[in-house]
Amino acid sequence: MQTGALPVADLAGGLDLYRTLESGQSYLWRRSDGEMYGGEPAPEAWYTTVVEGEVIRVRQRDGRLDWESTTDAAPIVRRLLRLDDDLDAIAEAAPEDSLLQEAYDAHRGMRLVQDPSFGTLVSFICSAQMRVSRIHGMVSTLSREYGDAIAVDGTTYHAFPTPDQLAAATEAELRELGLGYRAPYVVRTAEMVANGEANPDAARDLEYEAARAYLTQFVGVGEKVADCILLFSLGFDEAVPLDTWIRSAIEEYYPDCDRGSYAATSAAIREQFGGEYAGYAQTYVFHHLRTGE
DNA sequence: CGCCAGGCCTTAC
DNA sequence: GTAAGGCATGGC
Repeated sequence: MQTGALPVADLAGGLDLYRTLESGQSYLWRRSDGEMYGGEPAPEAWYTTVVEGEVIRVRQRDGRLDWESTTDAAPIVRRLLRLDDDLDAIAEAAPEDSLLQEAYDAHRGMRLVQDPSFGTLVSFICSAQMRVSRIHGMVSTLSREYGDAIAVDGTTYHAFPTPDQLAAATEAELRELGLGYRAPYVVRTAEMVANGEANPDAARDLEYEAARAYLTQFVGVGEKVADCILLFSLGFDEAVPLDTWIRSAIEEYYPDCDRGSYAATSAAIREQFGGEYAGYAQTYVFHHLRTGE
């Protein structure tokens, strides 16, 4: 393992690794003690992921982000955790809005993630009508059952499966693993990517709403899941996924933004949340309301 | 026991 | 284009 440390104490807006990785944006990291979301914030815990065959572990301690990896992980960590985002500037540019300011103040240091697209695509197909801890459990199970096993220093890690690996699974197997009615969606979407029929990365080159429409061709991907993929993987910071928590926020705080259809309501709340970084605001409000913190 | 969880699909108008 | 109904599973 190579090791290193990134200084994060002086990053603009800081870093809160716990909130960044346990706020329901990414399901591709695992905490070393196996517990996530429910329990205590476990300061100084290690989180591990596998990206392009390389094991990457990170831990926040003493104003640094320590990393261990099978490769030089510094640039990868910087990209995955968006360490170059100026959180102070983003929070300051947000509208003068008591809910937004409250959410930003309560979770200072939480960053958006930029995860690999296929794992994000499948994670959020699994997310339909499911609690965040169970989504994470499903993604862990898929990695364990179908992903490459990588042994490093006596510990075995599992990559998220490739499209080919997941396309080789059957609906019955995935139902057996507890995916429920999402099982055929995952298999069919994996087949679409594996055979070249469509690729989530192709959405990067499109304008926002065209990109969202492109992603909805995948089985199990509606407008909400498409927005999550755009926001947490493909760099569309303006995407505002309309999940149950944001819908309740609209009902309570922004009733004028309810325009009936998903597209119209999403556009209205996107404007309400400041446009360019509306997705950042959405993620803070989601976490603020969901955790009650 | 019933209700709910980062919704989507199919069908009917 | 919009509105209903069905759908797996586990935690509370």
